[in-house]
Amino acid sequence: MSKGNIQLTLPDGSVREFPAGATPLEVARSVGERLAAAGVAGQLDGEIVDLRAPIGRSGKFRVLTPRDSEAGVVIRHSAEHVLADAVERVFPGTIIDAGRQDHSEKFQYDFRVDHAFTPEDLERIEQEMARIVKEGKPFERQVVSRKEAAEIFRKRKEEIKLIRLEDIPEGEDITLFRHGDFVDLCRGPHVQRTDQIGAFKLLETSGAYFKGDERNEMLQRIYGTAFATKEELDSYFAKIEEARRRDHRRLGKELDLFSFSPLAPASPFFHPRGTIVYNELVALMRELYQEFGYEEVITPQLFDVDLWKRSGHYDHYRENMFFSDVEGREFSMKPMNCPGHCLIYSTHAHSYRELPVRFADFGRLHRYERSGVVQGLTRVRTFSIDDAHIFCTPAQIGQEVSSLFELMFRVYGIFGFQQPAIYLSTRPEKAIGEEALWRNAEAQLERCLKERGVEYTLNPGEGAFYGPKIDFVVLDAIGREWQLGTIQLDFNLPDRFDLTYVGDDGTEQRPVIIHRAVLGSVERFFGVMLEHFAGDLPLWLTPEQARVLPVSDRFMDAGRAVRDRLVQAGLRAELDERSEKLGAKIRDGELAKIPVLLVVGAREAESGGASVRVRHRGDLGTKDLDEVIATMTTTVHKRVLNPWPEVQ
RNA sequence: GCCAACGUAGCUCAGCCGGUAGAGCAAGUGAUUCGUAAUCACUAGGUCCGCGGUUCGAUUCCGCGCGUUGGCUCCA
Repeated sequence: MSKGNIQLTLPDGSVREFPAGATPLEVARSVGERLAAAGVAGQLDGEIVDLRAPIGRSGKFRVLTPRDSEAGVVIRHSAEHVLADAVERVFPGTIIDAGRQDHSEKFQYDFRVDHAFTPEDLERIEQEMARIVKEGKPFERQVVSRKEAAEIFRKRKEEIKLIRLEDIPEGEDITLFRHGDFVDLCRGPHVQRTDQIGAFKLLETSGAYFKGDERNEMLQRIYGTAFATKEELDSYFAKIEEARRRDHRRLGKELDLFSFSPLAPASPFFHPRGTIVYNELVALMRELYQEFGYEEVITPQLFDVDLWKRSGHYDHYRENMFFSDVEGREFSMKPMNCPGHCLIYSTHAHSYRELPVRFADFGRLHRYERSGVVQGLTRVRTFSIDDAHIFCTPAQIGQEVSSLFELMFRVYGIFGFQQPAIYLSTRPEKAIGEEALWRNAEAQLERCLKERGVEYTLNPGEGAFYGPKIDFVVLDAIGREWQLGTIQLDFNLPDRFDLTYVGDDGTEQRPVIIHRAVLGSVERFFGVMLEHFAGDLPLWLTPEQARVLPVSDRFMDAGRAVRDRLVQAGLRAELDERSEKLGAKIRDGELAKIPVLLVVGAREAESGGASVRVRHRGDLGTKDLDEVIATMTTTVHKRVLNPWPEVQ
């Protein structure tokens, strides 16, 4: 390789040499004019680069065209600029801030305008964008000095850009991208021409704090999405529609599981059916607690604030707590169970021989959440957690965390969640306890993760105020992420409550507390699980496991006998006593997502069986009642996902 | 908390430019006695979220409050 040249390995495996500073566009041209014309960006060792940005080093290189899925990022990023351009044209005098593309398939741009964007405005802006796209204006990349950039934005009266310019660290290249008369401070990469933005749509407007800080002014944000093709755009909306179909708030109402009242904002009411589901979730955890050595406790709802002062919640969590004054004494609803468990622990002396002590608690918690943040079951003001606190010796942390991993994977497997992603969160700014304690706790968790050989991602500064944590994030049936389980190490609370145990040398030692939850909030899990299953709950969890449908009133007694036998076998079965035709009963049973419908008519009344119709499977024919009961009870007890497995 | 939209029968929704409301489903009653996703008829059901204001008159326009939704910020 001659001096000053770079070597690029192309997708076909060939290696070509180019002068350093050659642009991806030039590389593309050397492959073929058609590739060069179709290209939207380059990719060097996985990193997406602008077609006009000089390549500074050797590596694996390819040209991205609209057919590559990675092209979407570039297209959306370019659509941002077109959006800003269109807004400036439709609303002259608008001060633009900056665009961004979040990790989803949306892009956004923030504006300072004196009037609020309406849906009609969005339509006008969209039309203007369509015009700009159609014009096929080339994007131009330009590297400028700080002074030049400042000059340009000053002239354009883009005051926010000047602030953004100052935020660019000294020594970094300042690049501008232009298309037509529009110019923006931007790193890129961008498509070559605006008409490479194949399909786009503006979605919604919202307020957004400047630089994401609520002390700053609020700008107006417009969200949109863009893809290379109309088909991709359509499938984006299909995905949104699917999520809407699964929305737990809609399902909760349709299946009569829970509701909300304005008289108790953000506080769910679980109806009889929802309560069955809720209790099954709790029962699952109770069953596993037996196996994993937990002891359940029940603790008070309301505590003197002295408790919270002692635990540190009063100083660090007060803005999330509900208070009440009684007899001139200040009380607070508990937002967490841990201090109560510390009080139980300290009711008697402990020996190292009895540790670990594991207190489980499904106690109801109340946390004040700002009115704008609450949402369905996933963000509420009262909930319970499958909460437990493990009091152990420092030496036991490893084995406890290890056993927790086993518990977590067991539970998530029961629901068919994918292998969870794991995050390690470290000391936040607002934390209690000495730096050294924190470092020790973080190191211990890290060691546990390494010893297990699990992959994890570091989340610096995201820990709880009392200790670092490991979070478990699962993917649901349509690929969305949900944070469920958590393991939090706490060296602070034992200190604050002066908890001790007697070590094998007879001296007083300080235990460690591990806060942990598997489902997390039962309410949130309920919502997540409901969406994951799209309302089709597994047999063990569903409120009505079977519904008996007499073909006509004449077979009501036969139907009742079938229902009674199922109920005696411990199944949740009901009888459709309405004087409806079979078709209507089946339709209503299906709409209620009942897994097993049992039809009873002349034939069945004769033989004593029932005709079995399984959801998503259809009519399985007449079966003996003993077989129906055996299949169903086994499926329930084993918590099998499939409501009617052929082979048990 | 902040920005915006929305709030009409149990549910889903219609209701133009201000003249006190309508559909489908659900519910009730009656008829029908039916074999794998909707039988027919009739009946009842409304502080049009609440409170103020403008107006001869407000579900409709304006203000405030409450709630919900989508974002921002925050979070189990």
